[in-house]
Amino acid sequence: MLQLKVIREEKKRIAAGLRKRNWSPAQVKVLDRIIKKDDERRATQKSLDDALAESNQLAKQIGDLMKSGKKDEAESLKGRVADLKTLAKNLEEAQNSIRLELDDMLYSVPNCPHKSVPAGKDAEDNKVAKDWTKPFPALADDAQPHWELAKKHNLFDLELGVKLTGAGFPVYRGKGAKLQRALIQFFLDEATKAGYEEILPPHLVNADSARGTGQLPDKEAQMYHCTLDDLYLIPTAEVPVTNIVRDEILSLKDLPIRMTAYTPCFRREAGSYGAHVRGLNRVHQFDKVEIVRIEHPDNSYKALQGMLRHVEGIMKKLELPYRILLLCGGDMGFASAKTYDFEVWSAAQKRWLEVSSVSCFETFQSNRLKTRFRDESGKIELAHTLNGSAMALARIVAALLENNQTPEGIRIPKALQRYTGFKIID
RNA sequence: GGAUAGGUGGGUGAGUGGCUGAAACCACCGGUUUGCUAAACCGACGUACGUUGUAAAGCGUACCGCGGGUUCGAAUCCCGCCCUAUCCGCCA
Repeated sequence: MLQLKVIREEKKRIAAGLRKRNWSPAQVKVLDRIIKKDDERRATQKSLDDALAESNQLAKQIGDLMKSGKKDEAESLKGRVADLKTLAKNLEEAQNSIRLELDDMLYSVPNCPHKSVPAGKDAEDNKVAKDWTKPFPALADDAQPHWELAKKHNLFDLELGVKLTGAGFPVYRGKGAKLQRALIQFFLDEATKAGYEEILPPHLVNADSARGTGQLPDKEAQMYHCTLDDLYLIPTAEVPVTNIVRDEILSLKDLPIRMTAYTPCFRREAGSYGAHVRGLNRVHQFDKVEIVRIEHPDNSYKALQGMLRHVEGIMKKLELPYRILLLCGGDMGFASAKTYDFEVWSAAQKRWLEVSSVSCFETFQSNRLKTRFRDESGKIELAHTLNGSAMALARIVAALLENNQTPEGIRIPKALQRYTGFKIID
Protein backbone atom coordinates (compact mmCIF):
# COMPACT_ATOMS: atom_id res chain seq x y z
CA MET A 1 0.00 0.00 0.00
CA LEU A 2 1.00 3.59 -0.48
CA GLN A 3 2.65 5.39 2.39
CA LEU A 4 0.40 7.76 4.29
CA LYS A 5 3.22 10.23 4.46
CA VAL A 6 3.49 10.26 0.66
CA ILE A 7 -0.26 10.65 0.17
CA ARG A 8 -0.22 13.61 2.55
CA GLU A 9 2.83 15.30 1.11
CA GLU A 10 2.41 14.52 -2.58
CA LYS A 11 -1.31 14.27 -3.02
CA LYS A 12 -1.22 15.99 -6.41
CA ARG A 13 1.33 13.60 -7.82
CA ILE A 14 -0.55 10.56 -6.54
CA ALA A 15 -3.84 11.89 -7.90
CA ALA A 16 -2.28 12.39 -11.31
CA GLY A 17 -0.90 8.87 -11.15
CA LEU A 18 -4.28 7.39 -10.35
CA ARG A 19 -5.82 9.19 -13.28
CA LYS A 20 -3.19 7.53 -15.44
CA ARG A 21 -4.65 4.30 -14.19
CA ASN A 22 -7.90 5.44 -15.60
CA TRP A 23 -9.39 6.46 -12.27
CA SER A 24 -12.21 8.97 -12.40
CA PRO A 25 -11.90 12.27 -10.52
CA ALA A 26 -14.60 10.97 -8.16
CA GLN A 27 -12.54 7.88 -7.36
CA VAL A 28 -9.46 9.97 -6.73
CA LYS A 29 -11.33 11.75 -3.94
CA VAL A 30 -10.55 8.77 -1.74
CA LEU A 31 -7.21 10.47 -1.13
CA ASP A 32 -8.95 13.33 0.65
CA ARG A 33 -10.95 10.91 2.74
CA ILE A 34 -7.77 9.10 3.68
CA ILE A 35 -6.12 12.30 4.82
CA LYS A 36 -9.18 13.29 6.80
CA LYS A 37 -9.36 9.89 8.45
CA ASP A 38 -5.67 10.12 9.28
CA ASP A 39 -6.24 13.50 10.94
CA GLU A 40 -8.87 11.82 13.02
CA ARG A 41 -6.49 9.03 13.87
CA ARG A 42 -3.84 11.47 15.05
CA ALA A 43 -6.24 13.42 17.19
CA THR A 44 -7.52 10.27 18.85
CA GLN A 45 -3.99 9.06 19.37
CA LYS A 46 -3.11 12.29 21.14
CA SER A 47 -6.10 12.10 23.49
CA LEU A 48 -5.37 8.48 24.23
CA ASP A 49 -1.71 9.12 24.98
CA ASP A 50 -2.60 12.02 27.24
CA ALA A 51 -5.11 9.95 29.19
CA LEU A 52 -2.59 7.13 29.62
CA ALA A 53 0.12 9.58 30.64
CA GLU A 54 -2.02 11.01 33.39
CA SER A 55 -3.05 7.62 34.60
CA ASN A 56 0.57 6.46 34.67
CA GLN A 57 1.50 9.46 36.74
CA LEU A 58 -1.34 8.90 39.19
CA ALA A 59 -0.36 5.29 39.59
CA LYS A 60 3.10 6.41 40.59
CA GLN A 61 1.67 8.87 43.10
CA ILE A 62 -0.58 6.22 44.60
CA GLY A 63 2.40 3.95 45.00
CA ASP A 64 4.37 6.64 46.82
CA LEU A 65 1.43 7.51 49.08
CA MET A 66 0.93 3.86 49.98
CA LYS A 67 4.55 3.53 50.93
CA SER A 68 4.49 6.55 53.15
CA GLY A 69 1.36 5.25 54.85
CA LYS A 70 -1.08 7.83 53.50
CA LYS A 71 -3.63 5.25 52.58
CA ASP A 72 -6.64 7.55 52.53
CA GLU A 73 -5.05 9.95 50.09
CA ALA A 74 -4.11 7.06 47.87
CA GLU A 75 -7.67 5.75 47.90
CA SER A 76 -9.01 9.16 46.90
CA LEU A 77 -6.92 9.12 43.71
CA LYS A 78 -8.15 5.76 42.55
CA GLY A 79 -11.45 7.17 41.37
CA ARG A 80 -9.72 9.45 38.90
CA VAL A 81 -7.61 6.57 37.59
CA ALA A 82 -10.72 4.49 37.03
CA ASP A 83 -12.28 7.33 35.04
CA LEU A 84 -9.16 7.69 32.94
CA LYS A 85 -9.15 4.00 32.32
CA THR A 86 -12.68 4.06 30.99
CA LEU A 87 -11.79 7.01 28.82
CA ALA A 88 -8.71 5.26 27.51
CA LYS A 89 -10.69 2.16 26.71
CA ASN A 90 -13.24 4.13 24.72
CA LEU A 91 -10.53 6.01 22.88
CA GLU A 92 -8.77 2.80 22.10
CA GLU A 93 -11.89 1.30 20.61
CA ALA A 94 -12.46 4.42 18.56
CA GLN A 95 -8.85 4.27 17.44
CA ASN A 96 -9.21 0.65 16.35
CA SER A 97 -12.21 1.30 14.18
CA ILE A 98 -10.57 4.39 12.68
CA ARG A 99 -7.55 2.26 11.85
CA LEU A 100 -9.70 -0.35 10.14
CA GLU A 101 -11.49 2.25 8.05
CA LEU A 102 -8.21 3.88 7.17
CA ASP A 103 -6.60 0.58 6.19
CA ASP A 104 -9.61 -0.33 4.08
CA MET A 105 -9.21 2.87 2.14
CA LEU A 106 -5.45 2.49 1.85
CA TYR A 107 -5.80 -1.06 0.59
CA SER A 108 -8.16 0.15 -2.11
CA VAL A 109 -5.60 2.49 -3.66
CA PRO A 110 -3.25 0.96 -6.23
CA ASN A 111 0.35 1.99 -6.63
CA CYS A 112 1.15 5.29 -8.28
CA PRO A 113 2.61 4.65 -11.74
CA HIS A 114 6.13 5.82 -12.46
CA LYS A 115 6.29 8.99 -14.53
CA SER A 116 7.48 7.03 -17.57
CA VAL A 117 4.34 4.86 -17.58
CA PRO A 118 1.92 5.78 -20.38
CA ALA A 119 -1.67 6.54 -19.52
CA GLY A 120 -4.20 4.12 -20.90
CA LYS A 121 -7.24 2.04 -20.38
CA ASP A 122 -6.32 -1.53 -21.16
CA ALA A 123 -3.96 -3.80 -23.08
CA GLU A 124 -4.69 -1.85 -26.28
CA ASP A 125 -2.81 1.10 -24.88
CA ASN A 126 0.37 -0.73 -23.94
CA LYS A 127 3.48 0.52 -25.63
CA VAL A 128 5.71 -1.84 -27.55
CA ALA A 129 9.09 -1.14 -25.99
CA LYS A 130 10.91 -3.57 -28.21
CA ASP A 131 9.41 -5.26 -31.21
CA TRP A 132 10.39 -8.41 -33.07
CA THR A 133 11.80 -7.26 -36.38
CA LYS A 134 12.90 -10.55 -37.86
CA PRO A 135 10.46 -12.89 -39.63
CA PHE A 136 8.43 -15.32 -37.56
CA PRO A 137 9.17 -19.02 -37.92
CA ALA A 138 7.63 -20.28 -41.10
CA LEU A 139 5.56 -23.33 -40.37
CA ALA A 140 4.07 -25.87 -42.72
CA ASP A 141 0.41 -25.56 -43.58
CA ASP A 142 -0.44 -28.47 -41.36
CA ALA A 143 1.28 -26.92 -38.33
CA GLN A 144 -0.44 -27.82 -35.10
CA PRO A 145 -1.11 -25.99 -31.84
CA HIS A 146 0.79 -27.29 -28.84
CA TRP A 147 -2.10 -29.30 -27.40
CA GLU A 148 -2.23 -31.36 -30.61
CA LEU A 149 1.53 -31.77 -30.62
CA ALA A 150 1.42 -32.88 -27.00
CA LYS A 151 -1.08 -35.58 -27.88
CA LYS A 152 0.97 -36.74 -30.84
CA HIS A 153 4.21 -36.99 -28.86
CA ASN A 154 2.70 -37.92 -25.50
CA LEU A 155 4.13 -34.86 -23.72
CA PHE A 156 1.34 -33.89 -21.41
CA ASP A 157 -2.18 -35.03 -20.78
CA LEU A 158 -4.92 -32.71 -19.63
CA GLU A 159 -7.68 -35.32 -19.50
CA LEU A 160 -5.57 -37.45 -17.23
CA GLY A 161 -5.14 -34.39 -15.02
CA VAL A 162 -8.92 -34.11 -14.81
CA LYS A 163 -9.07 -37.67 -13.57
CA LEU A 164 -6.41 -37.11 -10.95
CA THR A 165 -7.31 -33.61 -9.85
CA GLY A 166 -9.52 -31.53 -12.09
CA ALA A 167 -9.43 -29.28 -15.11
CA GLY A 168 -6.29 -27.21 -15.49
CA PHE A 169 -3.86 -29.64 -13.85
CA PRO A 170 -1.68 -31.02 -16.62
CA VAL A 171 0.14 -34.31 -16.25
CA TYR A 172 3.49 -34.07 -18.02
CA ARG A 173 5.06 -37.28 -19.14
CA GLY A 174 7.99 -38.70 -21.05
CA LYS A 175 9.93 -36.09 -22.93
CA GLY A 176 7.31 -33.53 -21.91
CA ALA A 177 8.21 -34.05 -18.25
CA LYS A 178 11.92 -34.00 -19.03
CA LEU A 179 11.56 -30.79 -21.00
CA GLN A 180 9.85 -29.24 -18.00
CA ARG A 181 12.68 -30.27 -15.69
CA ALA A 182 15.29 -29.13 -18.19
CA LEU A 183 13.76 -25.67 -18.44
CA ILE A 184 13.65 -25.26 -14.67
CA GLN A 185 17.28 -26.23 -14.40
CA PHE A 186 18.24 -23.94 -17.27
CA PHE A 187 16.40 -20.93 -15.85
CA LEU A 188 17.88 -21.42 -12.38
CA ASP A 189 21.37 -21.72 -13.80
CA GLU A 190 20.90 -18.52 -15.79
CA ALA A 191 19.70 -16.69 -12.70
CA THR A 192 22.61 -18.00 -10.66
CA LYS A 193 25.02 -16.75 -13.31
CA ALA A 194 23.35 -13.36 -13.07
CA GLY A 195 24.03 -13.21 -9.34
CA TYR A 196 20.75 -14.35 -7.85
CA GLU A 197 20.84 -16.59 -4.80
CA GLU A 198 18.86 -19.75 -5.32
CA ILE A 199 16.03 -20.26 -2.85
CA LEU A 200 13.82 -23.29 -2.47
CA PRO A 201 10.94 -21.96 -0.40
CA PRO A 202 7.85 -23.60 1.07
CA HIS A 203 4.98 -23.94 -1.35
CA LEU A 204 2.45 -23.09 1.30
CA VAL A 205 2.45 -19.85 3.24
CA ASN A 206 0.61 -18.47 6.23
CA ALA A 207 -1.78 -15.54 6.22
CA ASP A 208 0.89 -13.09 7.37
CA SER A 209 2.97 -13.82 4.29
CA ALA A 210 -0.04 -13.64 1.99
CA ARG A 211 -0.84 -10.27 3.50
CA GLY A 212 2.73 -9.11 3.17
CA THR A 213 2.79 -9.33 -0.61
CA GLY A 214 -0.80 -8.17 -0.96
CA GLN A 215 -2.62 -11.40 -1.86
CA LEU A 216 -4.71 -10.78 1.23
CA PRO A 217 -7.13 -9.30 1.91
CA ASP A 218 -8.22 -8.38 -1.62
CA LYS A 219 -7.08 -11.26 -3.82
CA GLU A 220 -8.01 -14.10 -1.57
CA ALA A 221 -10.10 -15.80 -4.27
CA GLN A 222 -7.00 -16.23 -6.42
CA MET A 223 -5.40 -18.64 -3.98
CA TYR A 224 -6.11 -22.18 -2.88
CA HIS A 225 -6.68 -22.18 0.85
CA CYS A 226 -6.07 -25.13 3.17
CA THR A 227 -8.61 -24.17 5.78
CA LEU A 228 -7.75 -26.89 8.26
CA ASP A 229 -4.32 -25.36 8.81
CA ASP A 230 -5.09 -21.88 7.50
CA LEU A 231 -2.33 -22.07 4.89
CA TYR A 232 -2.35 -20.90 1.30
CA LEU A 233 -0.84 -22.57 -1.75
CA ILE A 234 1.43 -20.01 -3.30
CA PRO A 235 0.25 -18.37 -6.54
CA THR A 236 3.89 -17.43 -7.27
CA ALA A 237 7.31 -17.78 -5.64
CA GLU A 238 7.18 -14.03 -5.13
CA VAL A 239 5.10 -14.62 -2.01
CA PRO A 240 7.46 -16.78 0.07
CA VAL A 241 10.63 -15.24 -1.35
CA THR A 242 9.71 -11.59 -0.86
CA ASN A 243 8.47 -12.39 2.64
CA ILE A 244 12.00 -13.44 3.55
CA VAL A 245 12.69 -9.77 4.19
CA ARG A 246 9.38 -9.05 5.94
CA ASP A 247 9.84 -7.11 9.20
CA GLU A 248 13.54 -6.62 8.59
CA ILE A 249 15.76 -3.61 8.91
CA LEU A 250 18.60 -4.25 6.50
CA SER A 251 21.92 -2.55 6.56
CA LEU A 252 23.21 -0.71 3.55
CA LYS A 253 25.71 -3.43 2.78
CA ASP A 254 22.94 -6.04 2.56
CA LEU A 255 21.62 -4.32 -0.55
CA PRO A 256 20.93 -5.25 -3.18
CA ILE A 257 19.42 -8.63 -2.39
CA ARG A 258 18.88 -10.86 -5.40
CA MET A 259 17.03 -14.13 -5.08
CA THR A 260 15.67 -16.67 -7.48
CA ALA A 261 13.35 -19.56 -6.86
CA TYR A 262 11.64 -22.31 -8.73
CA THR A 263 8.21 -23.25 -7.44
CA PRO A 264 5.01 -24.62 -8.80
CA CYS A 265 2.35 -21.91 -8.87
CA PHE A 266 -1.26 -22.54 -7.97
CA ARG A 267 -4.01 -20.28 -9.25
CA ARG A 268 -7.71 -20.70 -8.84
CA GLU A 269 -8.28 -18.27 -11.72
CA ALA A 270 -11.97 -17.55 -11.55
CA GLY A 271 -11.47 -16.08 -15.03
CA SER A 272 -12.57 -17.04 -18.50
CA TYR A 273 -12.67 -20.30 -20.37
CA GLY A 274 -12.58 -20.81 -24.12
CA ALA A 275 -10.29 -20.94 -27.10
CA HIS A 276 -7.66 -18.66 -25.61
CA VAL A 277 -7.19 -20.81 -22.57
CA ARG A 278 -6.80 -24.13 -24.32
CA GLY A 279 -3.84 -26.37 -23.68
CA LEU A 280 -1.23 -24.82 -21.46
CA ASN A 281 -2.29 -21.22 -22.05
CA ARG A 282 -3.99 -21.00 -18.70
CA VAL A 283 -3.85 -23.68 -16.04
CA HIS A 284 -4.34 -24.00 -12.29
CA GLN A 285 -0.88 -25.35 -11.66
CA PHE A 286 2.22 -24.38 -13.56
CA ASP A 287 5.93 -24.11 -12.93
CA LYS A 288 7.83 -20.88 -12.78
CA VAL A 289 11.26 -19.56 -11.93
CA GLU A 290 10.99 -16.18 -10.30
CA ILE A 291 13.60 -13.50 -9.72
CA VAL A 292 13.27 -11.06 -6.83
CA ARG A 293 15.33 -8.04 -5.91
CA ILE A 294 15.40 -5.80 -2.85
CA GLU A 295 17.01 -2.51 -3.80
CA HIS A 296 18.04 0.90 -2.58
CA PRO A 297 15.46 3.38 -3.91
CA ASP A 298 18.17 5.13 -5.91
CA ASN A 299 18.95 1.96 -7.79
CA SER A 300 15.60 0.31 -8.33
CA TYR A 301 14.95 1.43 -11.88
CA LYS A 302 18.44 0.49 -12.93
CA ALA A 303 17.71 -2.88 -11.38
CA LEU A 304 14.51 -3.12 -13.40
CA GLN A 305 16.52 -2.65 -16.59
CA GLY A 306 18.94 -5.31 -15.41
CA MET A 307 16.07 -7.74 -14.93
CA LEU A 308 14.79 -6.96 -18.42
CA ARG A 309 18.18 -7.76 -19.91
CA HIS A 310 18.28 -10.99 -17.94
CA VAL A 311 14.93 -12.15 -19.26
CA GLU A 312 15.82 -11.01 -22.73
CA GLY A 313 18.98 -13.09 -22.62
CA ILE A 314 16.93 -16.16 -21.85
CA MET A 315 14.59 -15.44 -24.74
CA LYS A 316 17.51 -15.25 -27.09
CA LYS A 317 19.03 -18.48 -25.87
CA LEU A 318 15.70 -20.19 -26.35
CA GLU A 319 15.60 -18.80 -29.88
CA LEU A 320 12.03 -17.60 -29.46
CA PRO A 321 10.54 -14.55 -31.22
CA TYR A 322 9.63 -12.12 -28.46
CA ARG A 323 8.60 -8.57 -27.86
CA ILE A 324 8.64 -6.35 -24.80
CA LEU A 325 5.65 -4.27 -23.76
CA LEU A 326 5.64 -1.34 -21.42
CA LEU A 327 2.28 -1.65 -19.73
CA CYS A 328 0.02 1.37 -19.60
CA GLY A 329 -1.51 2.61 -16.35
CA GLY A 330 -4.78 0.82 -16.88
CA ASP A 331 -3.26 -2.59 -17.61
CA MET A 332 -0.66 -2.63 -14.83
CA GLY A 333 -1.00 -4.77 -11.77
CA PHE A 334 -2.39 -3.20 -8.63
CA ALA A 335 0.91 -3.12 -6.74
CA SER A 336 3.22 -2.17 -9.57
CA ALA A 337 4.75 1.22 -10.32
CA LYS A 338 6.12 0.07 -13.66
CA THR A 339 5.78 -3.21 -15.49
CA TYR A 340 7.25 -4.69 -18.62
CA ASP A 341 5.69 -7.79 -20.11
CA PHE A 342 7.50 -10.27 -22.32
CA GLU A 343 5.47 -12.04 -24.94
CA VAL A 344 6.54 -14.87 -27.19
CA TRP A 345 5.09 -15.52 -30.58
CA SER A 346 3.14 -18.68 -30.69
CA ALA A 347 3.44 -19.59 -34.35
CA ALA A 348 0.64 -22.09 -34.61
CA GLN A 349 -1.87 -20.15 -32.53
CA LYS A 350 -0.64 -17.06 -34.37
CA ARG A 351 -0.71 -14.83 -31.34
CA TRP A 352 1.49 -13.43 -28.60
CA LEU A 353 1.60 -15.22 -25.26
CA GLU A 354 2.63 -13.48 -22.06
CA VAL A 355 5.50 -15.41 -20.52
CA SER A 356 7.11 -12.94 -18.19
CA SER A 357 6.18 -9.86 -16.28
CA VAL A 358 8.85 -7.74 -14.67
CA SER A 359 7.86 -5.05 -12.19
CA CYS A 360 9.17 -2.45 -9.84
CA PHE A 361 6.93 -1.91 -6.83
CA GLU A 362 8.91 0.92 -5.26
CA THR A 363 7.74 0.98 -1.60
CA PHE A 364 4.25 -0.37 -2.24
CA GLN A 365 5.14 -3.87 -1.05
CA SER A 366 7.83 -2.94 1.43
CA ASN A 367 5.44 -0.63 3.22
CA ARG A 368 3.22 -3.54 4.07
CA LEU A 369 6.11 -5.94 4.52
CA LYS A 370 8.02 -3.46 6.68
CA THR A 371 11.18 -4.10 4.75
CA ARG A 372 13.48 -1.21 5.61
CA PHE A 373 17.13 -0.36 5.55
CA ARG A 374 19.35 2.07 7.40
CA ASP A 375 20.62 4.70 5.01
CA GLU A 376 23.96 6.53 4.96
CA SER A 377 22.93 8.82 7.82
CA GLY A 378 21.41 6.05 9.91
CA LYS A 379 17.85 6.95 9.06
CA ILE A 380 15.41 4.12 8.46
CA GLU A 381 13.81 4.00 5.02
CA LEU A 382 11.63 1.59 3.10
CA ALA A 383 13.46 -0.48 0.50
CA HIS A 384 12.23 -0.97 -3.04
CA THR A 385 11.13 -4.41 -4.17
CA LEU A 386 11.10 -5.83 -7.68
CA ASN A 387 10.26 -9.13 -9.20
CA GLY A 388 9.86 -10.85 -12.48
CA SER A 389 9.26 -14.23 -13.99
CA ALA A 390 12.29 -15.79 -15.58
CA MET A 391 10.30 -17.63 -16.77
CA ALA A 392 6.82 -19.11 -16.60
CA LEU A 393 7.11 -22.60 -17.98
CA ALA A 394 3.74 -23.58 -19.35
CA ARG A 395 3.51 -20.93 -22.01
CA ILE A 396 7.17 -21.17 -22.91
CA VAL A 397 6.60 -24.84 -23.54
CA ALA A 398 3.60 -24.02 -25.69
CA ALA A 399 5.64 -21.64 -27.82
CA LEU A 400 8.63 -23.95 -27.94
CA LEU A 401 6.57 -26.85 -29.21
CA GLU A 402 4.70 -24.86 -31.79
CA ASN A 403 7.53 -22.78 -33.17
CA ASN A 404 9.99 -25.61 -33.43
CA GLN A 405 7.84 -28.23 -35.10
CA THR A 406 9.34 -29.73 -38.21
CA PRO A 407 8.41 -32.74 -40.33
CA GLU A 408 11.03 -34.72 -38.39
CA GLY A 409 9.79 -33.70 -34.96
CA ILE A 410 10.12 -30.89 -32.47
CA ARG A 411 13.55 -29.35 -32.40
CA ILE A 412 15.05 -28.48 -28.99
CA PRO A 413 16.99 -25.17 -28.90
CA LYS A 414 20.72 -25.64 -28.62
CA ALA A 415 21.07 -24.03 -25.22
CA LEU A 416 18.59 -26.48 -23.79
CA GLN A 417 19.99 -29.67 -25.23
CA ARG A 418 22.51 -30.33 -22.51
CA TYR A 419 19.64 -30.12 -20.04
CA THR A 420 17.14 -32.30 -21.88
CA GLY A 421 19.65 -34.86 -23.07
CA PHE A 422 17.87 -35.03 -26.43
CA LYS A 423 17.85 -32.76 -29.48
CA ILE A 424 14.50 -33.57 -30.91
CA ILE A 425 11.12 -34.83 -29.82
CA ASP A 426 10.00 -37.38 -32.39
C1' G B 1 -1.15 -36.61 18.66
C1' G B 2 0.64 -37.16 24.26
C1' A B 3 4.15 -35.44 28.25
C1' U B 4 7.66 -31.90 30.02
C1' A B 5 10.49 -27.34 29.72
C1' G B 6 10.74 -22.75 27.60
C1' G B 7 9.70 -18.02 24.47
C1' U B 8 13.08 -10.96 27.20
C1' G B 9 16.79 -5.97 22.75
C1' G B 10 21.35 -8.04 16.71
C1' G B 11 23.30 -12.50 20.04
C1' U B 12 24.05 -14.79 25.04
C1' G B 13 21.31 -13.87 29.27
C1' A B 14 19.54 -11.37 34.31
C1' G B 15 15.05 -9.93 35.94
C1' U B 16 8.42 -12.96 40.34
C1' G B 17 4.24 -6.64 41.13
C1' G B 18 6.18 0.07 41.31
C1' C B 19 13.19 2.25 41.61
C1' U B 20 13.08 -2.02 34.40
C1' G B 21 12.60 0.12 27.83
C1' A B 22 14.73 -3.43 30.59
C1' A B 23 21.35 -5.43 34.32
C1' A B 24 25.74 -7.73 32.53
C1' C B 25 28.51 -9.68 28.59
C1' C B 26 29.28 -10.18 23.25
C1' A B 27 28.65 -8.09 18.39
C1' C B 28 28.03 -3.49 15.67
C1' C B 29 29.17 1.92 15.33
C1' G B 30 32.13 6.48 16.88
C1' G B 31 36.57 8.00 19.50
C1' U B 32 41.51 7.71 22.37
C1' U B 33 46.08 5.09 22.13
C1' U B 34 49.23 2.69 18.03
C1' G B 35 54.15 2.90 12.38
C1' C B 36 49.80 -0.61 10.75
C1' U B 37 46.68 -4.43 12.77
C1' A B 38 45.33 -6.40 17.37
C1' A B 39 44.68 -5.47 22.50
C1' A B 40 43.19 -1.88 26.13
C1' C B 41 40.22 2.27 27.44
C1' C B 42 36.06 5.89 26.67
C1' G B 43 31.32 6.81 24.43
C1' A B 44 26.91 5.82 21.70
C1' C B 45 23.75 1.74 20.72
C1' G B 46 15.68 -1.10 19.88
C1' U B 47 11.12 -0.16 17.07
C1' A B 48 6.44 2.16 16.05
C1' C B 49 2.97 6.02 16.69
C1' G B 50 1.97 10.91 18.47
C1' U B 51 3.93 15.72 19.71
C1' U B 52 7.39 20.32 20.14
C1' G B 53 11.30 22.36 16.98
C1' U B 54 13.78 25.29 10.63
C1' A B 55 17.02 21.61 12.39
C1' A B 56 20.05 19.24 15.99
C1' A B 57 17.35 17.29 19.68
C1' G B 58 13.51 16.80 23.30
C1' C B 59 8.88 15.07 25.36
C1' G B 60 4.53 11.55 25.61
C1' U B 61 2.51 6.64 24.55
C1' A B 62 2.89 1.53 23.24
C1' C B 63 5.78 -2.88 22.67
C1' C B 64 9.71 -8.39 27.01
C1' G B 65 5.88 -14.68 21.39
C1' C B 66 0.28 -13.14 20.31
C1' G B 67 -4.58 -11.91 22.45
C1' G B 68 -7.47 -11.10 26.73
C1' G B 69 -7.92 -10.58 32.28
C1' U B 70 -6.57 -9.24 37.63
C1' U B 71 -4.43 -4.60 39.92
C1' C B 72 -4.01 2.29 41.51
C1' G B 73 0.35 -0.11 38.98
C1' A B 74 2.27 -6.21 35.03
C1' A B 75 8.20 -8.50 31.48
C1' U B 76 6.75 -10.35 36.44
C1' C B 77 0.15 -13.01 38.61
C1' C B 78 -4.29 -15.56 35.85
C1' C B 79 -6.77 -17.51 31.16
C1' G B 80 -6.66 -18.72 25.84
C1' C B 81 -3.71 -19.24 21.48
C1' C B 82 0.87 -19.68 18.64
C1' C B 83 5.84 -21.20 18.40
C1' U B 84 10.53 -23.74 19.94
C1' A B 85 13.30 -27.73 22.47
C1' U B 86 13.37 -32.68 24.57
C1' C B 87 11.07 -37.49 25.29
C1' C B 88 7.11 -40.90 23.59
C1' G B 89 3.78 -42.28 19.48
C1' C B 90 3.15 -42.03 14.11
C1' C B 91 5.64 -41.43 9.53
C1' A B 92 8.26 -39.90 3.88
